[in-house]
Amino acid sequence: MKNNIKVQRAIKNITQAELAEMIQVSRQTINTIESGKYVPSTVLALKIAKVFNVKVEDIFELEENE
Amino acid sequence: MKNNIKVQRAIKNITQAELAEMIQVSRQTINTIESGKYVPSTVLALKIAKVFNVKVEDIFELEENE
DNA sequence: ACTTTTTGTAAATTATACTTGACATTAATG
DNA sequence: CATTAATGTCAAGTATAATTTACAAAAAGT
Repeated sequence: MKNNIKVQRAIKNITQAELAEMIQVSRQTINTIESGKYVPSTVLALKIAKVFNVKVEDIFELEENE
Repeated sequence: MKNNIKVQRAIKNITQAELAEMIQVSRQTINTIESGKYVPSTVLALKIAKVFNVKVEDIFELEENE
């Protein structure tokens, strides 16, 4: 699954640490999600989308094989 | 986290087993997600939303404490 | 009433999300 | 160049998602 959290952060000028604090997770969680190391829960996806005022689909995208 | 999968299924007239097969998970996974027993991954949420031609936010909703 | 389909649930196991702490690397600033 | 901020990554542990098998209960159909 792809995501564009880095771009969304750049638009809002937010660091990984700041985003992490906003949605109450560790900075590493944001870092690993952003780098595609693992797929977040729907709760986190909804919270992240909420922070950026976009839909979940605007941030997370399924790949071909998924 | 709340969800309205049951309603979405009713609209499309799809059983839990059928939905499960469509997105390649077990029927129990659909059942437990639908009954709110656990929160699905974002991959599953995206797939479910795709089946019903709606956004993730149209199916899954954060609660107050989340 | 009987049969079949659908749904609910439980226990055990496996896979993976998430945390914490720590350190290395890179980017930005003085 | 030196310092600080930001990001990348690793390892170990905890929490929880997801699977399988199996059975019970409820709903729907004949």
